[in-house]
Amino acid sequence: MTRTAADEGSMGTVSKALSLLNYFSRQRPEIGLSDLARMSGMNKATVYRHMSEMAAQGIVEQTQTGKSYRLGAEVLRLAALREAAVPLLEVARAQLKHLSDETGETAHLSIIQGLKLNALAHHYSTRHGTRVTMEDAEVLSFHGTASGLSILAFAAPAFRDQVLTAPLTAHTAHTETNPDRIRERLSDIRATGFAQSVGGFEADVHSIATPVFGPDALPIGALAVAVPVSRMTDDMIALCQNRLATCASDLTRRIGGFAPADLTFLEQTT
Amino acid sequence: MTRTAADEGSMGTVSKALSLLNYFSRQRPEIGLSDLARMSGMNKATVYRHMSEMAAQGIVEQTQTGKSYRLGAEVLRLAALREAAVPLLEVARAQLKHLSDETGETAHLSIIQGLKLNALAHHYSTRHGTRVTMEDAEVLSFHGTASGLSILAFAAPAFRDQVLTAPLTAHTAHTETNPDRIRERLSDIRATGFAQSVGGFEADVHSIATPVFGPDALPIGALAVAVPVSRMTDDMIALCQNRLATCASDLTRRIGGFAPADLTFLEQTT
DNA sequence: TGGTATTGGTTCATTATTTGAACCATTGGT
DNA sequence: ACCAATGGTTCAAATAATGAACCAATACCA
Repeated sequence: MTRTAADEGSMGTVSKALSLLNYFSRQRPEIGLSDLARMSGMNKATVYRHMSEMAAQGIVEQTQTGKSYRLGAEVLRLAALREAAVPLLEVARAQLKHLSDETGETAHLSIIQGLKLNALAHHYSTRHGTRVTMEDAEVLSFHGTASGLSILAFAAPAFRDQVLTAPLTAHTAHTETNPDRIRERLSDIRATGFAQSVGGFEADVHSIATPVFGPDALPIGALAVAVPVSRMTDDMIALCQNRLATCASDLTRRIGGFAPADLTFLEQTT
Repeated sequence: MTRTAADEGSMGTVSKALSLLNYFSRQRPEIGLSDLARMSGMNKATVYRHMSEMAAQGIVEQTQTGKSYRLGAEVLRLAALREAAVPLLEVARAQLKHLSDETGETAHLSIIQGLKLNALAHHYSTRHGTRVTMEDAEVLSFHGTASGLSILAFAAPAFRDQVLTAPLTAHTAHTETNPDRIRERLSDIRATGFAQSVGGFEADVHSIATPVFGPDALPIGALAVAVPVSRMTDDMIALCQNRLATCASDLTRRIGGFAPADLTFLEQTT
């Protein structure tokens, strides 16, 4: 019995239709009807109707060849509206610029969406010829990235368990996939406020991250600096942590969030 | 018999749910359950279920007070993905910067979504102390703005008729609301490629616009320059048209679109 | 303080909708 | 010329959406 990614059981029609959007990715920005039906495990006719309805609302649209579907222009309007209501990205982009300017490295922001972690914005520094490159709207793993680990460390236990009991894929040879050992690392991260990942998601990348908190003092995402391992030093680590602390606390504050009471470094920033 | 804005008849469940998103606006970024039910004319229970399902998918979310709904973070991811597939905004923002730098005035981009026209991006110039200000994600009218008129001029007749047979609201004392006189203006616009609007949408604003075309040689939106009437001169009009022509044709080309064959000015740009 | 109106949320029988197997018409490959 | 895909459509059977009434909790107002 084949069970599909989006567990179709006991979802309403609307959820099922919207869940089709999850199959669009940076790697696969356009999907044909039959493919989409196969991927989702839904009936072709059902997928057709769902996509037609979403197309009528502008959420998706069809390629000029009339064949495959892709995300529609309406999502741009919705995103602009969301930004107007909760100016997360606007504020974040400024912080990312600071962060990359001051560290000379790539800074990026990822936020939690459901049980996924999405890279949403980044900023490069021009100081060095080489840099870590990022793609927005990329799906990150919680266990394999500094951002994800920093979030898990401060997330609600239920959420943490949900993520860590699922199968953990190894992105590189250095990815830690043992849930128990990950839990140990989370304690350290809770103590310092920072997570580090050396080659855990992409080889030769050393990332340092710290969470951004929402109104309920739970993480909504994370700010991170990604440095080529060859360029990482102890001084650099200290610098990154210092700048991350100020930027993240600032971002948390400006989106109306609060850091948890037991996280101390946020106040002692100059 | 009260008929609601989104004509609920003969829409599928998915469309009805998604149509709820249309009630969110810059003026009203958060809406409570009862209000939303009233606005849409749907049953409260129905609205509740729709919103719950969309919330489960991250499309909307509830305010921390647990009361009203607003657009969710998922739309940001979708928008980033759309941008990756069709980098309209990325390309457009560069053009807007050129346009505002070269004219010293406010430049903006709007695109068609269904039967609405949405302002999606803008760029200010710092040359003058006063400038026309814009808000992204604002709904514009077709008949009252230069952008809208330029689009109507080159749109498919069916679309044009659909827009012009609907009631046309007057935004200012100078808004032309007579369909026949509007049609006359459209001929001129077709001849030159540019639309102008003096105080038609906002008083004291003189806008010049030209369409941006999609792959089917039909307009998908418009580029415009908005100038305070006090600063508008004949030379300025010439400059705006000149720069608009190059920027719009460039933008059209870079998003894989084509200008209609009978629009000549696009080729003669230097 | 007490009473009223409104809020978000829930229930359950009725009803209208979605659903899926089979079916076209076209396209693309070999 | 064939075969295997594709996007799209149909119609009876099955499932899901619907809406009036109903809560509990909060806001309001005198």
